[in-house]
Amino acid sequence: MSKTSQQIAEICGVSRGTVDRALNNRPGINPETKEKILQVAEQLGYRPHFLAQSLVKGSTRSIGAVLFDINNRLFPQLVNAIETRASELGYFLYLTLTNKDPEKEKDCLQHLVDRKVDGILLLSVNKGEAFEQFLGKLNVPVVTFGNLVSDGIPFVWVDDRAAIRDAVRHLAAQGYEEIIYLSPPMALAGKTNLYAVEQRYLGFEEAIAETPGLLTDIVLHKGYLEEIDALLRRGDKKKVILCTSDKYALKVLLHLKQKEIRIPQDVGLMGFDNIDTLAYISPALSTIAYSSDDVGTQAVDLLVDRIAGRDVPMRTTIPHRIVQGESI
Amino acid sequence: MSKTSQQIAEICGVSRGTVDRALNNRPGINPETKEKILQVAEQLGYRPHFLAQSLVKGSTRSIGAVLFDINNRLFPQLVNAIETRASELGYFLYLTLTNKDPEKEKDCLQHLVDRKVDGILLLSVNKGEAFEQFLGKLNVPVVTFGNLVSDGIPFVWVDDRAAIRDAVRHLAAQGYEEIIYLSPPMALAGKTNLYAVEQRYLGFEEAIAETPGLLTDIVLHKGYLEEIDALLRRGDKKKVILCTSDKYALKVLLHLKQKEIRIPQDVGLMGFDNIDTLAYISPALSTIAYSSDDVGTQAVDLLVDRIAGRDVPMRTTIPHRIVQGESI
DNA sequence: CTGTTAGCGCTTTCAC
DNA sequence: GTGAAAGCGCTAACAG
Repeated sequence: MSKTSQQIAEICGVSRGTVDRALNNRPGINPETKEKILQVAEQLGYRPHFLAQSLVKGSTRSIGAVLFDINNRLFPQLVNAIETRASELGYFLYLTLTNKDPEKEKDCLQHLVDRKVDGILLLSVNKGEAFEQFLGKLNVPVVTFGNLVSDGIPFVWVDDRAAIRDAVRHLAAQGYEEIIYLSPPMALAGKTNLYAVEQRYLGFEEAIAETPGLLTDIVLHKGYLEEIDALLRRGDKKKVILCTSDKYALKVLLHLKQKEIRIPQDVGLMGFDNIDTLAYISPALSTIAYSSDDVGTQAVDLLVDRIAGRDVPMRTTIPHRIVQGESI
Repeated sequence: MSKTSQQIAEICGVSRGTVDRALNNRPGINPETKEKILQVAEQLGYRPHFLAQSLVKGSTRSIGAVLFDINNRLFPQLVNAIETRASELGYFLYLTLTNKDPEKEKDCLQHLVDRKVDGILLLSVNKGEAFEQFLGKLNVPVVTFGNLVSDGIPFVWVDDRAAIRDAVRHLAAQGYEEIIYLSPPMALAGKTNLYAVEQRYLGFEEAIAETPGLLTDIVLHKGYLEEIDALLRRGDKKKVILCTSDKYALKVLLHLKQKEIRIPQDVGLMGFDNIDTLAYISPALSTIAYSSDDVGTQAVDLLVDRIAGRDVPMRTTIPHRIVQGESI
């Protein structure tokens, strides 16, 4: 069915070596023979055999992405950015999804390595020394984002701590006297890699330490709607709910609307991520924005640098900014 | 670095042929030698070389997806379903994005074929005979969804025509007297593959033909918000805006809210797709729902059937249903 | 400038 | 039951 360099060689009455020189324009070939070979190849619709080529070259020009959490609204933007940049740089993308299963994540990594990908982009749920060793043994460049795995693996992300600190300062400056900090994923602390979530929490602790007068409530579990109801009934301070992701902020918003609690008159509300669903929400949600495109693009750039053997920074921080909506 | 079957052979003092028999448990090998070989392989951490294996077997157990329109909210669900099913069936997924560029789409297809994918999933912007021939020459199983390319290529999707007919009947039954049909993508008709969009329009024409009393306005261009404003000012029939996707319905909804036009008291609003953003919108948008998971899963199933040489139906229809929200 | 040769790592056929 | 040899399609080193 498909043509081989051998066939071209036969037609042109030369050897495969010569055909190879023509096709990959390497020196040491008569321009005329080269011309002829290229013509024949063209007309035969010759396409190099990727597997054979990769087998001998040891490079596949493909990268693997291992992601969890398709539900996160960042996903499409991230995947888009990754695929686009990879494609620009001549790489193909294997996409694998782990659904937050640590074992499946390891499986995906191993299988990608088996397929000889040149590098891997990883948004991990695994962590710890055993996992770091596992990654090391894979012997392939890895770049992480979202959740840090190791200080020795390049990591691209927002400075979550600083972002939350900024948010708290911003809320305090707006005259809020009590902050309800909402981060249900923290309930899984210790069970899975929650680096980003934990960093945000640390940022919150730091911020309240530097703002003595501020009252705080911390809600880190599934039954958060009930607890918020209870908290809102208590006291008469000017309150705001600070959510560590827009997803939860939106759930809270829906809940408050149903209870006819007004935002921001009765309570303020702030999210994190600036997911694009927000464009359709009213009141416009205040949130922390950053470019998920940048995360994806930079991660690919770093990975390709590593593949090429270049040194890359272990931390790449994507800038964030506070988006002032109508909800605070 | 990585171990080869040759190395195992040497260690065990046998030939590569025997090692192969052990590893791929084929008959004709002494159970004891087999046992030993497997042990050595295990302990060496032997992994078969994917490229070499594929080269000789002619199959890569990978499928390619060629998609446009990452912005469509269906994307995450679709990609999730595709990857999950492919992975269940032992296939890896190459993801390529075309950004609605017909040439890039062809590029992606060609490159995937070069990489010897076993089959391709295609959401196309291309259409027409030349493209069908192009696909034919690729000589690889293809399954399409979203936009039909050819009657000769398996296609998985909703029955858009019936869905819109159902919607119109439903609206008429609710007492609406005038329907504003909103489908801005139709402005590109002829320039790109708009099968789904066009089918919806045909469904609309069919439905109004069977419902004589109904007034209709058809809006098929970018300046739809202004036109809707104008239409709403005119006459005093009970009006509803039927949008061919939730995305536009949400833009309209936001616009109407800003103008303080009440939904559904002043005008009804209906979408199509039931994207998950709707969960956070009020009033709850009425829409047409179908399972994008099913689209992805079935498409993969069909593709794998085709790869295995089995016959598959040329049309697979995913059921739809009307979701009654609060917006009509 | 060009041909020959030897692999890349695996599968598969055919002898023994 | 096992080994030897050929071949998948390509690249690269070495002669000529």
